[in-house]
Amino acid sequence: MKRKRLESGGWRVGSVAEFLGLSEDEAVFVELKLALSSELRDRRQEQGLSQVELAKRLGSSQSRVAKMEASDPSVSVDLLIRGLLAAGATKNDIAGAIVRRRRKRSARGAARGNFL
Amino acid sequence: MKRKRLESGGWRVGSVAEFLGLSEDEAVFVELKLALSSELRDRRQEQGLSQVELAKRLGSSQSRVAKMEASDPSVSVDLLIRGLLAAGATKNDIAGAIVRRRRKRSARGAARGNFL
DNA sequence: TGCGCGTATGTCAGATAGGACATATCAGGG
DNA sequence: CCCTGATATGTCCTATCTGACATACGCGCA
Repeated sequence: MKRKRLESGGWRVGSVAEFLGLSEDEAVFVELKLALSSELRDRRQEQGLSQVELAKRLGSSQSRVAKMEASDPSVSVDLLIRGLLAAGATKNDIAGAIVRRRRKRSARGAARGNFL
Repeated sequence: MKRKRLESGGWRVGSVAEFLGLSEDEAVFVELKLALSSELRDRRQEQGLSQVELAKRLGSSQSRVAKMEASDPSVSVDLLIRGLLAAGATKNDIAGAIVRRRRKRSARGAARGNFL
């Protein structure tokens, strides 16, 4: 497959985190934040909420919600979790988001009603 | 049971969070932190690590590790998660700790090797 | 009693996160 | 073309977090 070909060509293939030279733990930590971010976006959109509305529930601002969903470095896991709870997620939902293997967004997925 | 008797006596019975008058989301959030804290302590002890040793791995100090395990308000979820990763936990372990229903420490549990 | 080890607690200066605001981009109407 | 609503991006100032340090506590041991 593609990975093999690239590696035999002298490339190291891996996650963004690896590329940036992060330790294993740091890599997992970043993955985790990414998972929470995208779960937040999905949930918010499923609820038909705008960033402004979610921000209000959270007692925060639209720009911060945007940063949360973009996994901006200035956003903590704490805030992401509070955001998820404000978006109606339960502890189980959060745990699920952490564990769930993320895959590229498929046309099928989009058609299934995600993405608005 | 005891709960019934207390309630009929005019007491409202519930979690510490409820007692403090926190919102539902805030309550879930502190539960979550408590879950991570105690998972951290358990893991560290299972690994036979002292707080000092874990602190070194984390690039932190013994006092902060103590606060993490005590779920001190000055400790963020971010730090707890980094601590767990440093203590060898995986994403699955973390998700598990979040979901797991916590129960009082039983004599059986202690005898099974926890608590050193 | 004194000592060593592990843990708990309080404090504080420096680092980081977060709310607020301004501004930019983009998609639909009209 | 100009609105309007939704989202993105950058900056500022303050609030919170964090590592470090000092100190206290508890316990086993000699």
